[in-house]
Amino acid sequence: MTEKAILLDSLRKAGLRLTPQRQAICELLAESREHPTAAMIYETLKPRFPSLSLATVYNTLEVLVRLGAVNVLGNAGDGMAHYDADTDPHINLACVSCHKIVDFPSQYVQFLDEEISATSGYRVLGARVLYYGLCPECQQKTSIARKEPDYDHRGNNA
Amino acid sequence: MTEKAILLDSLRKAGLRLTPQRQAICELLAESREHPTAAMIYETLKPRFPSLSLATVYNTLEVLVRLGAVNVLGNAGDGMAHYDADTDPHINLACVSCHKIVDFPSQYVQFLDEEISATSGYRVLGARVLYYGLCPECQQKTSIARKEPDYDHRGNNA
DNA sequence: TATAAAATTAGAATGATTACAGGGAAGAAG
DNA sequence: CTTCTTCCCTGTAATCATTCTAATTTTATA
Repeated sequence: MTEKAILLDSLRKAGLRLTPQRQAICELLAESREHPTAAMIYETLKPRFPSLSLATVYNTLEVLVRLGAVNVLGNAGDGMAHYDADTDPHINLACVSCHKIVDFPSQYVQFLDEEISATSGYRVLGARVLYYGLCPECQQKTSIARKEPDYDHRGNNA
Repeated sequence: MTEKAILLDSLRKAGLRLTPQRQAICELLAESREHPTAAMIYETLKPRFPSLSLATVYNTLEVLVRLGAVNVLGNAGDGMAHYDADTDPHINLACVSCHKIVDFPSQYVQFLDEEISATSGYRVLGARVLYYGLCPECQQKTSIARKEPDYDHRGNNA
């Protein structure tokens, strides 16, 4: 089952309607490796859905998060929440300077997941495994330019 | 070295002044197992420092995060960023219903940390290892009351 | 004590996210 | 194909955690 199909299916199973907007948002989430923000999704889809509202994007994301189909990574130094439709155990590496987020696979996360589900007593809905720091490129840039990496705490944050 | 001493030391090493406010914030962060928000820190310290400003709390937290002495966990469903002065590898379990965050020790996080530092090429400044879901108590509550768990995405988030 | 640099403070500004209200579309049933 | 019900979308207003700013106070140093 493709990632998109998984997202659509979780909506269907929850008895929610598969509107064109929701389908487009799911598709974008599934196919993007960008860990998009609500604003990025909105801007990307706006040409195809001129009447699209930011509120719809937020609503859909909220639903998907609540269903456990999408994880909220929180802000990556840009004051906006990033979303990840890949709920397989993996790590996200965020650069606090250029705000990019990349995936980093590790077998240990798999074990972690199983350990928590098995022994914590929590009903796990999602995870936020995010390491933040300076990516290789920005380490070079900042060591040359002596520019401070910026980091804010919104989010919110979060 | 106590956790408080570690925090104060990282300020000192960075050439920053150890003002009474900063010392109090460090002490609270070090001794609390609550993963406090800026607002919680402010409220707790206000009686002892009647002139304390929220801006000071945010400034100090920002400095400590930038120095890698404190991690930002992001919001736990309450729209505010939570902070964690325990930078030893461990997992945070957040309940999206009661907004409490508890620690969960696991040897795998240790391995994870080492793997990332060794092979990712990133200069790691901090981590946000947060699983969210329903804690045992809230699972009971919600299964009785059928009350939806709430979760928002602010960020900020986080 | 005088001086300069760094911190603190109060309050205003910012901006991502949420709440709200009215209008539309989708499905069920006849 | 209509009606009914329910859910969804949209635009806008409101919220509120966080950041910014300018002025004042504290600190370190000599």
